[in-house]
Amino acid sequence: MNSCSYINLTGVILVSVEYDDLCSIQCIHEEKVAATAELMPSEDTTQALAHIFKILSDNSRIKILFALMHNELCVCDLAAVTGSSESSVSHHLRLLRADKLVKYRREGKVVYYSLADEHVEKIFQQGLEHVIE
Amino acid sequence: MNSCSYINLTGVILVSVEYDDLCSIQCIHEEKVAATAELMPSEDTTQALAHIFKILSDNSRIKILFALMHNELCVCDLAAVTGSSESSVSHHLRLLRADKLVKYRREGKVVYYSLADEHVEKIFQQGLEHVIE
DNA sequence: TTAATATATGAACAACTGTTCATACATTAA
DNA sequence: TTAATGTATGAACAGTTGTTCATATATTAA
Repeated sequence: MNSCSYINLTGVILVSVEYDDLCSIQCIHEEKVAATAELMPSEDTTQALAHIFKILSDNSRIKILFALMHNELCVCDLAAVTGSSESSVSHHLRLLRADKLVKYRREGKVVYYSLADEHVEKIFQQGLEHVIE
Repeated sequence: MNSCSYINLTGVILVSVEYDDLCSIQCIHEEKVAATAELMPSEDTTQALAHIFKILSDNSRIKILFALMHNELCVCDLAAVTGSSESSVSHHLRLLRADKLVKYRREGKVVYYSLADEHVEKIFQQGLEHVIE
């Protein structure tokens, strides 16, 4: 029994598999795999990236963010523009707030939302470039 | 009974709600909502964007794409680098292929995958800038 | 042909997600 | 205070998704 593991720059073990036959069964290109493993970002980084894309992966949230590119809008306005219920919009805004994609200010009973920064617009731009092909 | 709808540039009805009281109950800022609705992208566009971000919203697929930034790798290599099963990697690659995020070439029994273009790297760059804050 | 191996794929299942509904909270006006 | 209204949130439910396992396909070697 031999074991074969690849460790990246952060010390996180990316792969740890035991082979019966000197690490050489199967089609693995050992040198390329080892070199690639060294260049991989940490697990935390890939998870953070996956998380932010998950937040952006819903049609209702995409619409909310597009709407906020031009105007500061309240929950009621966002529901009207996006064609969702106010409850649904509010739930989505909670996620967007948690990831600091939007900011808000309260004025009496009304809460106005706006984009936190220009990151969303840049990410959308890149996403659209791929979609358009 | 009055009805109040907003139509955007593509002709898609974004909102179509009936009010009992001349469109003026609730907190909606009519002018801002109408102006915003005009500037909204089409439903097809928002759905396409949501779809591409959904593809990028999984940690295993993020790892696969990062691995392919440096080297052309086969399914077996990708399984080793990402710490997933070959079956799981193959399922993910199918999705990535369907959206033209990766391309591949067969050499005998081995199929080598690589990034289709530089879009993924640019999107990741923007995503990371938000994550880093 | 048969055997071996790399990859692909369908089914099944657990885990997750978005919406709705009901309800709670917050603010203002009466 | 009470009523009205804008927003937030918990529970529930249907729909979706990622993984595993079994199996199929494709290519090469014998």
